[in-house]
Amino acid sequence: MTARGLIRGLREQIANQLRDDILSGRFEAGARLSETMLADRFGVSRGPIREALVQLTNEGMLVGKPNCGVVVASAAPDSIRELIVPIRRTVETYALRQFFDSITDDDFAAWEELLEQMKKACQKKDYNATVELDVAFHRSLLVRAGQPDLLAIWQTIVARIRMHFRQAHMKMKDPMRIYAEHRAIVDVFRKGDKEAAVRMLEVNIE
Amino acid sequence: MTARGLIRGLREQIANQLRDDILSGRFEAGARLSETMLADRFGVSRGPIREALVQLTNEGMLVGKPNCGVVVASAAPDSIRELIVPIRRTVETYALRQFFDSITDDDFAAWEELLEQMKKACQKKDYNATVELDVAFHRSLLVRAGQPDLLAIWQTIVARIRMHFRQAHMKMKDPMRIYAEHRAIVDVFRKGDKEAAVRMLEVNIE
DNA sequence: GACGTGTGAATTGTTGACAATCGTAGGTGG
DNA sequence: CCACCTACGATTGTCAACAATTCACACGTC
Repeated sequence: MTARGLIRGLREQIANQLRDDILSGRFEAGARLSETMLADRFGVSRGPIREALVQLTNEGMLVGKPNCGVVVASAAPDSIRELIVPIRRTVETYALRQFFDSITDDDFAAWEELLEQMKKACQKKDYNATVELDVAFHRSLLVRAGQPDLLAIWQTIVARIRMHFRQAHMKMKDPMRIYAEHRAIVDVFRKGDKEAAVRMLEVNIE
Repeated sequence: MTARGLIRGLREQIANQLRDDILSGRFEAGARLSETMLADRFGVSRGPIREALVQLTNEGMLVGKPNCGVVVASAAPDSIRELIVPIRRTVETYALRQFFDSITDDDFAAWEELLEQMKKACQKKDYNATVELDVAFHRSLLVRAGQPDLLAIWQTIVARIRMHFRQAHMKMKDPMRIYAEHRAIVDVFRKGDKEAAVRMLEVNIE
């Protein structure tokens, strides 16, 4: 437990916070992130900072240069959506088909929990939270499919377009629609209609 | 310069060597990789080893567990190909279209250099090298397109199926065919026929 | 004024040491 | 014989210090 409330296993915690900061615009694209500054800021040594920076560099959130540290990657251009949407549809519907026939009550309980949190985040217009919950919902499908390859691919994709999630959420006239769409997906899952579920998932991905 | 010939900036070099070892089967799936052992083996401290392991974990080559180190990930199932081939085609042809009209002499020089190395590797039946050169060729297209998003996505995909590249290469009756196919792609680039180039690239991706 | 060179501060990259955690082996009790 | 507990060695996670590199600024020369 550090002075900043972080516990052992710092890398992931630091990476998560930095990712949040980048997505929230607290670090601009092109901004240089200094290990020394971050170590001061998190109240830890540079070792775990470096590891977190490696992770975020691999996610594409940062761009590294030997001996010169890392800068915040520029936002993915909008044109990338035309590419990523079909890829996401391919990957996520594939995952859904893998496990649809073995959905359990535990699965539904987990989704209901996510939906409850999503509803609250929508009510509060907390867009960082709605993004993370939207991502978490879709991630749960990949995790449930139980294929690490798919999950790795999907995570890379989503890391690159998180900013787009956020922009899309903020543009919605009624943020409750985020919740409603995912509510509807889970409801179709309950009906056991796989093809309807696949179609609804595809509609959600855009 | 370490005793093992490594120079400063160890992470990438170590990651590259470990990746090669994993792909060559020198570490079995499920095998635990100990930082201490690797540090001894490479003749360096554990710091850069840890960073390399973070990188390879993000690539999906390794699976980490807090406080317990990392194990070698199991090979991607063959069924993943049916998913990855279309994704690769989507990504790589998109990239090719982005830069095709601005191909330079420097581009051709780089590809000729790759092809020369590929030819030699084929003659020597050095399948690790043919895989890396095949990957390098395709990677060059992504790099040339100048979109970090695409490159990150592509790298994640390819990291997961490198073993498949290797198996495919080893199955070829004549390894020179690897060279010949890529030779033909570059030749079509020289003719400036974009659509033919896209089609030939798609045929190569399988 | 423009260009080149040198210097020093800040930072990155690596190392070795210390703290914390885990897994295994052995001992004890029921 | 089995279950539980404890101890210890090996390893992971983190820290602070040292070495190497980069960049910005100041100064000198043309």
